[in-house]
Amino acid sequence: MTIKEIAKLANVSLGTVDRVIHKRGKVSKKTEEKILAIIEKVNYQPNIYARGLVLNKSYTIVALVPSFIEGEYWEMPSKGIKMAEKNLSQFGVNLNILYFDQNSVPSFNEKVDELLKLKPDGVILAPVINFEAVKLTKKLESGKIPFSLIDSNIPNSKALSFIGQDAFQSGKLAAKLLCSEINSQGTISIISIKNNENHNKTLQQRIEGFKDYIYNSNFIANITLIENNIHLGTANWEENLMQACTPTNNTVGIFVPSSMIHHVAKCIEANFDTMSNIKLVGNDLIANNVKYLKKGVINYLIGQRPENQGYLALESFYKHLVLGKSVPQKKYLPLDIITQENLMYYNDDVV
Amino acid sequence: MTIKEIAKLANVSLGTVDRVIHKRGKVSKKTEEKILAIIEKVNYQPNIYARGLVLNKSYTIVALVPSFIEGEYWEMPSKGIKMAEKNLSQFGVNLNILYFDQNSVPSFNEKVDELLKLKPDGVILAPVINFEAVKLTKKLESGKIPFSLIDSNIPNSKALSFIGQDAFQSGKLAAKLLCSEINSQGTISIISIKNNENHNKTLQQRIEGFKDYIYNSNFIANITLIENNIHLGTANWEENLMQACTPTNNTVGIFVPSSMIHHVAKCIEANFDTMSNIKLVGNDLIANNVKYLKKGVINYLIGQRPENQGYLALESFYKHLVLGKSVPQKKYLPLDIITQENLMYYNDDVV
DNA sequence: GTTTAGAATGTGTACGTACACATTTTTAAT
DNA sequence: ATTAAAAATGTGTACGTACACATTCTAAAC
Repeated sequence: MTIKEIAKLANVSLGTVDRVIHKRGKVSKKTEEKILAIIEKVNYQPNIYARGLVLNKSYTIVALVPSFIEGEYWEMPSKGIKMAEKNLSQFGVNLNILYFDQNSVPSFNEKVDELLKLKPDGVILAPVINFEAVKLTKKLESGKIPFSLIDSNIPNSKALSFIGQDAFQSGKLAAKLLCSEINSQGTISIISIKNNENHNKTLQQRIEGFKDYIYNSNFIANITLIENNIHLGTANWEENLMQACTPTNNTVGIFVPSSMIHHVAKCIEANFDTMSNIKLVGNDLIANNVKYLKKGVINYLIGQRPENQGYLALESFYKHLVLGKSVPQKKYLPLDIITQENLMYYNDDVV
Repeated sequence: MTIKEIAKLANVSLGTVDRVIHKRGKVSKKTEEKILAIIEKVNYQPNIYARGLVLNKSYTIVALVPSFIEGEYWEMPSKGIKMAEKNLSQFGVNLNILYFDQNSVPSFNEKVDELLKLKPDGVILAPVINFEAVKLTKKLESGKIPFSLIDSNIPNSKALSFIGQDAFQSGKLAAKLLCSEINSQGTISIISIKNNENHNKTLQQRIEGFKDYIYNSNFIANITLIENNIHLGTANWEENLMQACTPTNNTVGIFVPSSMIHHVAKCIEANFDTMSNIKLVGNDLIANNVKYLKKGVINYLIGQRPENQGYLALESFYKHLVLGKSVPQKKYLPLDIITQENLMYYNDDVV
């Protein structure tokens, strides 16, 4: 059923039907009612191909995410965003990715300027440098540019959507898995390894969740918790890490709330004769972590589908701008538990 | 980038480019190569709106899957297929779902007749009744009707795609989780619970994977394996099940390779004072299983994303028929490990 | 050097919609 | 009744592709 046929049925021209459909006015009440009745009756559905062809709008989406070197965590959200672009570019969604240095506020602001110059129809933002990110969201809001957040949220922001994970729950899950492996007794070391100076809410929440699980367990009396902080790149960080890994008393498990557990695994592997019974639980399926998971040095990794996060972020703009559909304001992706046994089917899992 | 622009770049007409793109021949080798090079270079993507408009085809896809009552496993693939239709109907993908009774070959064949009468452009098939399913695939092949398989595969069939899980690996994973929970010692009971008489390859493969893991472990000496079969609906099946659950010797763990572990959980719960330390690992996030996972009676469930399977099956036809893209011949979905701690984020996870 | 078949290439139209622009009809003021 | 303004309605073109049909070129046969 086409506009043409409706026009014929109503004894009017295409243009009149068109005006009614788009509520452009300039139609007498009588004809409007007649046409609406026919549209209703024949259940007219516009042909989305024809509509898409003639509208042929294209949208510029700019993604602002941390730069990375191969194999680092932030490669994965980028990968997902790019994959989404591959599928959605045919619908007029055009992507620009801008990378900033997590450790440099000037770098971030430089990219913000670039971003604004591009006059985007939508922005995907990883608010890693929280304070500056908030400033950007204010600017976007006042410029009526919609934005989606990935990885971590900015509460009370007017984001089109937030796509990430429940970090607190992720920590609880890590604790559960580690406790199961160590038979719920002994000393557990939480080692926070970071490569930048930003306040990292995600790490903090994972640690809180981890502690929460243990403090509310019925075997809390059998567990001792130790916490360590390592800053990659600082003087002696490797020695400090080695120290943190070395079994004190009765260390049986280590939890690293960032994607950096491979550094711990490397330590353990180097001293495998004395440390082989220490269980490791960490986050994120980056290549280095996967390597040690396969070797059995790391026991569990928790995945948060970062590629999927990126994919969904761009897709949210497609749904919003192209299809005119509503998108969920908040989306927590599943916390995947990865072991040697199910690792192989999590690798090409973007969509 | 349009055909017109490519034609201009190559100094030829639209028609010539068109012939190259559609491999209609009647183009000299030299120009063909030139055009292909340009297409490659500019990464030409056809405008799907224009294409859709001119082709204006609609496709009938028929899905043939087992019937179910609410909360049963087969509800989930159906849900996924329907969700995909919602998204894809606007592109001309029309869906017909036919439900057959898993326990009735005549019911299946009746639906096959119905299916063929619909003259589908594609078929989604759950080959639960293996022998009959194979016959159908032969018919479809000779009628040049493409088909996709979900849930379990028919090796050597000419399916457009198979979407399912690696059942053997799923069994291995189950064994790993159960052994971790029971500290790698004691008696494990494998209880096969079925509601039909079909030879179920998936169950068999899961059991084989389960055994494989244990037989190749270094703690095999500490484990005893017992196997039981329960047919729902037969006389005394409940008594038999109770018997199978009752701890003999030193039963510390139970594995159910089907989605029916909630029946076991019900038994355990009813005798929780004496059986609370028996660990349970099963498959599939159906409502009844989830209930006992939340209560802590079931320790781990392994998910295989059945909604996703259904979604991808219909999407594979969209990609094949509408977009003309190639689709992966085989797709194993991840084996999700579900516990109390990460359950909440696996529920709305269709796409 | 013509002729001619066949290969190679070019041209024109349709698909259904959106929107600018052109034309006709109605209404109100004189 | 005439005219101008406003309201209502009609017309034409573009979007990018697929495919039928028309035209031009090439090489072989005489």
